[in-house]
Amino acid sequence: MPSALERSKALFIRRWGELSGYWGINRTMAELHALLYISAEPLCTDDIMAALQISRGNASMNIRQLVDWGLITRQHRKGDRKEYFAAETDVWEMFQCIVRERRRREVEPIIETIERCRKMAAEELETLSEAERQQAEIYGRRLNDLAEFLNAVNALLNALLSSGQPGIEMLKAILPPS
Amino acid sequence: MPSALERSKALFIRRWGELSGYWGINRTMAELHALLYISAEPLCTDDIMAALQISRGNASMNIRQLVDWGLITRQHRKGDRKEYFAAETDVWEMFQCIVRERRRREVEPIIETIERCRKMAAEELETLSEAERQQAEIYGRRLNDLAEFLNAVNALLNALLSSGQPGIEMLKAILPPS
DNA sequence: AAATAGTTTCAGATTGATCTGAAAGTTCAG
DNA sequence: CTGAACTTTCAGATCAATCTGAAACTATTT
Repeated sequence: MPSALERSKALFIRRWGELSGYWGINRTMAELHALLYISAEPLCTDDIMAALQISRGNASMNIRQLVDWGLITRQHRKGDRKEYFAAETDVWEMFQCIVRERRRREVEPIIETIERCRKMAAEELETLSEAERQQAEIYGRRLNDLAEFLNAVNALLNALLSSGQPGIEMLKAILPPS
Repeated sequence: MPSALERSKALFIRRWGELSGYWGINRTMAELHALLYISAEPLCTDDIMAALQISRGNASMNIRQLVDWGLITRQHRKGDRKEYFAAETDVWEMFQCIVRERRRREVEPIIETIERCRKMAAEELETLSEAERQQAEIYGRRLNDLAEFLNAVNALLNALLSSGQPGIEMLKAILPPS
């Protein structure tokens, strides 16, 4: 029978994994991250395979991705050829890694696409009938609204990312003086 | 050969759909939303099926979900038994719908789980060895940090959601006076 | 109350994402 | 250079999410 501590950790890992679906990352990657985040010591690949019951290949792939995101780092020990992995434990740093990656994958591409769509729709406008031209006008306005909003979001994210180390304090500062 | 306008719309819909993976919603739901967002007129189920090349069942399911999220609304026309659907076109309202739903699905459950994990880990502490107790201490600290951060995020989201109609202006106000 | 127009549901099919495990690759010590 | 220790890759297997389509259901008209 596992201890309450073990069960608590398992629950945390499972839940973090379940939420992964909403984050555009896969379950195993999220579980792996949770495992390292709550681990007192860096773990090696075999530790991870045993803890999450996954294959070596799967572990390797997901470790690599987490390293790419900047959420975990490789570590070495003197006189040991194995690699060990440790998670970033500063929550604010973690958050920045995630924001940076998601902005790159989501916000920027859609802004870029909207720009392309606007250019494309502007072509051939003169060849359209009156009714079609009205439709095009509405379409253009919708794209515009969205682009304006996304640019504001993007600027906000930039501000968050470049705000050095004020960390959680900055977030709190934004809040209404409750 | 479709007009530039058609191609532009198709591109926008496709791209919005591709990004859905990062949003925890499925591709069709995102495409359906994009289609309605850029449409000048409300569309009926058959229009949607034709535009996206999907089955009636699929259309029905995804329409329902979008209605649940509050991103589209049902509309009726005098002397017509069909239902028509229109997207919320105010970008700020749209954003609020999404934030509300995602907070409910992601932020709140993980905060709740962390609380449970903390309670669970606190049990049986006295039965642990010295080494284990140190591990438990670190684990508790990590959960703490995360909970603190998530509570700040949650409060920020609440502020955004309850901020009435200042809309994009508020977002901009947060930004550094560039 | 029967016919018609439209909507919803859900079992099974399809598709796409993820995982495995063995082979290939890499690094290092001797 | 060779072997040992470890890591990465990737073709095929597995699994989960999504989609289809036909039947069941609901609402409206005559």
